[in-house]
Amino acid sequence: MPEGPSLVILKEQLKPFTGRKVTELTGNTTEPVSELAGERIKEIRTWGKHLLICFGTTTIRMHFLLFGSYRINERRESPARLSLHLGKDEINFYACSVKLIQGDLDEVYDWEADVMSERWKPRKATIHLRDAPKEQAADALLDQDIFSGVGNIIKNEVLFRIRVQPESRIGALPTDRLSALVREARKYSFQFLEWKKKGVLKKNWLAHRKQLCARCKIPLTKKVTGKRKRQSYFCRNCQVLYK
DNA sequence: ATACATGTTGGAGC
DNA sequence: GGCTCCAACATGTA
Repeated sequence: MPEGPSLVILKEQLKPFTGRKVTELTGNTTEPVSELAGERIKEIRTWGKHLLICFGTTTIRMHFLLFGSYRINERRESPARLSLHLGKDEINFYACSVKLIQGDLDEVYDWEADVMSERWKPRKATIHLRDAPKEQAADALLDQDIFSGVGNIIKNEVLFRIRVQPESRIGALPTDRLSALVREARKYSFQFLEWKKKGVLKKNWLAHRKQLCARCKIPLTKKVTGKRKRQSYFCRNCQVLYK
């Protein structure tokens, strides 16, 4: 569930509830969500991996972390973290992080950093990257302040596609690889969205959790990389290490 | 079936 | 202050 494109799908699913009154809020969240009872959903937005359910001045921010899930007009066995009751409809969230945000979201979020946003600004990402020359490429792609919405799958697939080894230093990348990294982060995220909608995401993975390189067929290397300590899958033959 | 994993946060320790 | 490490959270999949 967690990466940016999946949140876009969820946003689309929740859009029909815009304008609806939330009659009751229940669940085991410790946030004081019941104060929102009686308010109408003004807008459903996302920022990277954040789902934003906007009311008047308050917004519910949901983050699905690793195990979060949701059901619309259905329930799971486990207790809901948050349930929004809208008359006879209900939206249930499980095992996710809930936070209430007060005030203007523009003060909280840099929309230009969200790879799924129409306001995504590749030049801004490039500028951020130039400020972090010692960062490993794998870490940079997972930086939510630069590539909001990019997760470990997108990271591995992007690096495979642009033929850059995950431990490459940003400052050592040739200009065309740096721009390819920024461009592909967005391009593959939208490809992810299309494949996810069609239910064919996994079968289109070229590197993530794969055994063999999709190009040269040699065994892929699986290695925990970078300060973020996430699993990388890469081809030691076709992906270049820039040091 | 045991371990790992689409992720983040807060606190400890240095 | 800033960095890294660790635990915690809680569930589907291999």
